[in-house]
Amino acid sequence: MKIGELAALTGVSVRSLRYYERQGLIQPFRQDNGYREYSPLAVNTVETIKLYLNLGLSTEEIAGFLHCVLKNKEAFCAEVMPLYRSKLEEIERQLTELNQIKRNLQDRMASILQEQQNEEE
Amino acid sequence: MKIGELAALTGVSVRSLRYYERQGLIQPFRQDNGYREYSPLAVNTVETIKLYLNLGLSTEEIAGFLHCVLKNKEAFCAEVMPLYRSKLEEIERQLTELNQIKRNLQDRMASILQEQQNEEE
DNA sequence: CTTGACCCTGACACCAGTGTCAGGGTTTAT
DNA sequence: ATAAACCCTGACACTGGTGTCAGGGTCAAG
Repeated sequence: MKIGELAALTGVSVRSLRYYERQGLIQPFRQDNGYREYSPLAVNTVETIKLYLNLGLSTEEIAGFLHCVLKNKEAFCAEVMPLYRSKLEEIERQLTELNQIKRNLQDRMASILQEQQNEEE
Repeated sequence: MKIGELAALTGVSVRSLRYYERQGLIQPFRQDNGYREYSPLAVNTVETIKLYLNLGLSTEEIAGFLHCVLKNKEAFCAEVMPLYRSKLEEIERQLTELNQIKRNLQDRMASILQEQQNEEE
């Protein structure tokens, strides 16, 4: 199938499909006229890419193990667990940071409301 | 004082001080030779900017109320509360998203470990 | 044969604050 | 007077996936 069809089937823009190719995530054949020709399996590949992108992995990280998980179960791919672990740590860090900011914001808002009430009295 | 001194006193790079100026956050005088001349109060201004940047506000947002909070208590500046509210909502959204990713990651990791244990048996 | 719908590549824009370099002036201390 | 340490402006890079435009081929239906 051509790139437009794949885009329609997966909900991924043509632009992004070409980007994934440049990042080494998917390698369509080329027709004589230069058009990309995708196998029907490409739908699955793209869905898999979407899944990992939604997990917060970068295309570069995904490129490191995609060929493996497309052929085997995830548990079989040694590259995956360390990546998940470090990504989880990163998320934890971000959560900690966001929670600090949140608490800080809430404290400041509470102070302001407090002062405004004092003002009204 | 000159820009290098202010940078040393506040821990903010010279580059960033010039950026803050361009964003309208601070307006030093200029000496005849073109050098920026900062009042001693600029230290306080920069510390205040740092505080709001750490709350996740952008320089553009800070520019909207900085002149007010430098003269008055925060509670007096009407611009602040709405900004805090929307920033808090944004943080909540990010927290929700990160927590979803975190849960998703943990589930996948658990599945992998499970399968690997089954394998060993 | 023409029109419209596709396809191709390459390139700029975005977010936002910071680093860094180029190219050039000023000041200060030796 | 010379060198070191500052200062100035302007500009590019970075992050990373996506939108979008320019400029140009291809193909299918009328």
